[in-house]
Amino acid sequence: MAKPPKPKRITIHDVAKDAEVSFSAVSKVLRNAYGVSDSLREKVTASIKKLGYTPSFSARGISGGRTFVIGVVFPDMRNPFFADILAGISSALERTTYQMVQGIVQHSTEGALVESMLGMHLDGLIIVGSVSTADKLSVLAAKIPLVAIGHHLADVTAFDTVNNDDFESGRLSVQHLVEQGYRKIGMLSLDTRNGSVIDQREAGYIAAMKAAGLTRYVDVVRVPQNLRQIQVAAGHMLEGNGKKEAVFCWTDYVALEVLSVAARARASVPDELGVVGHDNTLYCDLDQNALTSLDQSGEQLGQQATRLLVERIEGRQRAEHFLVHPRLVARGSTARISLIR
Amino acid sequence: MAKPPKPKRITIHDVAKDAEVSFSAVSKVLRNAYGVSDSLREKVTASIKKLGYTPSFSARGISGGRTFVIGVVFPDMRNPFFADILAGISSALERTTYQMVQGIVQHSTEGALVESMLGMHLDGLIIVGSVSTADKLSVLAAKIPLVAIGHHLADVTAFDTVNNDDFESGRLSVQHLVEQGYRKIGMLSLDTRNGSVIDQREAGYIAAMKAAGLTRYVDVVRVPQNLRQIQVAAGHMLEGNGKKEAVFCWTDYVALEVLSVAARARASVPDELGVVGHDNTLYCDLDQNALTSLDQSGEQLGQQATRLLVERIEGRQRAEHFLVHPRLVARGSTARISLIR
DNA sequence: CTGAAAGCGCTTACAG
DNA sequence: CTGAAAGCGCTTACAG
Repeated sequence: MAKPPKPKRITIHDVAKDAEVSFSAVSKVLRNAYGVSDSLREKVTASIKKLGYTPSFSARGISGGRTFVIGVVFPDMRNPFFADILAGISSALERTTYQMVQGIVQHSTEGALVESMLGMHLDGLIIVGSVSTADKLSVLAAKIPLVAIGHHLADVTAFDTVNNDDFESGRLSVQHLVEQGYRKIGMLSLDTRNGSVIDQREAGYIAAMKAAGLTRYVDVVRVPQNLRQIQVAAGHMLEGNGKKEAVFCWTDYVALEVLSVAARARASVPDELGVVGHDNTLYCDLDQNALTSLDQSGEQLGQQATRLLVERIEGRQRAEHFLVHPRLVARGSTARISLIR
Repeated sequence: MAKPPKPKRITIHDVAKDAEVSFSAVSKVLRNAYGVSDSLREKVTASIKKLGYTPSFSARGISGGRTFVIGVVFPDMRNPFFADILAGISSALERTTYQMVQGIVQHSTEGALVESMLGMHLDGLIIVGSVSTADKLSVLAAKIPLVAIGHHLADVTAFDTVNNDDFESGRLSVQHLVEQGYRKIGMLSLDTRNGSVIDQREAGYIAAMKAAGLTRYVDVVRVPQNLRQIQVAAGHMLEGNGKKEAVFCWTDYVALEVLSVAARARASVPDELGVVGHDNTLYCDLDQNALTSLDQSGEQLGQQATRLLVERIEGRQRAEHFLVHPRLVARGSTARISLIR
């Protein structure tokens, strides 16, 4: 157990000595501050590379400068759709000097997670699918540059948002189902309101039903994220006087459960029941599912959010709100008329 | 755009003033250092609560003390099994003063991610499904307390490991399939070796095949994590002279692809083909899959890893290696004989 | 354009 | 058991 000889960290001073300049000159090069001659910059850059220097995150944090690390907060890890968002953020970050750490909401509340990330002096935060109110997020945004993904708040001025056009998602779903000959179309929605993503989908669904002259069939069933309750609700859609011809589900996993309940009940999909999911996750493509779903391009959401966040960190004050257009990917679960396979 | 009046941070000095003690006394209470009287501790604790003080992560990092933050590195975000591990870590952490940040390997290499986390002065690292060699991990372990999940290295002394008994996984799969009357049992494995998790599963499969007198049917097909290639390999198992009666897949997602290919080929599961997955992810339970799978209790893996890491941070030097026992969860995909539904 | 000084909020020895 | 001093590696004004 001989103690290692303590691998002395390479600091800004070492670089300065090697480059034969003052250590504050090095700091300036690092921060891309102005007032640095090209020759100075070259010398310093060469020494940094030569010595393999990396700035200390902690030192930067404590002295009030940027840490060049941003945080990304996810509501959970189970929806593979979030991996797409992460991929988008990650690829957008590659072109910058920023790095990222992730936080995933588990037992603890979103607030506690965010609080602990605030303590780390990150330069900015991307929050995905937040359940906080706009007011709470605005308070947060006063402390740290913030971009929310999946939180429709066009009138918010304290932070940026990036969203799928969820109204359009609802509309496209109904339109497609109607084209396929379904009429009694229900929606399996979520009972927790979070920044109106779900509201928008519901609104789009309702508007499209009305436009199609199907107002009398409008039925939004709101269920919590609980397996048992999803199954019960799905069961109700298969029989009794609430029986549907098709169901639009707020997320793929719920749609897969509907398929499961239908399989158990020996109800044939798509003939007896059409099913549409949301997010176009990788399970949709499996033949046993062949689930029609809405693709909201997580990658694009992530990329745009990153772009906006970096702009904000670097000074932009005015809020921007970016909207991504969803695309319906038709598969067997709604192929009642056409020959889609 | 009036600048906010800069919300001065509450520091250890403020606490000291409020509690009427020296500021180093506060530091000691914070670090649970010895040489603190009960009355001192009480006064300080009261002031901390009263002022809502939280220690600065950066200041702790820079002054060489603990930051009380650990890092968790995941190879990707798509396998829902990782969420179970995270839940285990998270729940174990609740009983401690440590927090965590996550890093998920995306475009960047595992090495780059770990490097950037090292720069953050974290107190320890849990690395899940690492693709690094034992040597590289040992080098890393010299810099930071380390626990590896999913990296079988019983003779490693520089860090701890927590693993599922993957040999047993392979054995249980074969044993179950044989009981169900399958004989020509193939294995769909992964072509990238990472710390022998897959090796162990293969070894268990082979050993059990031999023990069952099925040596002549042993067939391990190694495929990369690429959809197209998985499908092709699955196709080969359904027809031709390599035709199998059952397939043991190294992970659920591959097994779901096998079910998909079988569905497309109108091969009936479980009669014509038995399928076993691994990880018992939430999709196994869906009726359209009804996938028999091995449960390696991600939650337990996460909890044990956390326990070991905290022990290590707090001084343990001797390596420990913890093994979790897998459990086969039988479902319809292998229900050829029995009445399992 | 370049450099020396002060300070960020802690921890770690070291004195009392 | 308690306290004053030095220092961690940077950034931010401020002088030259």
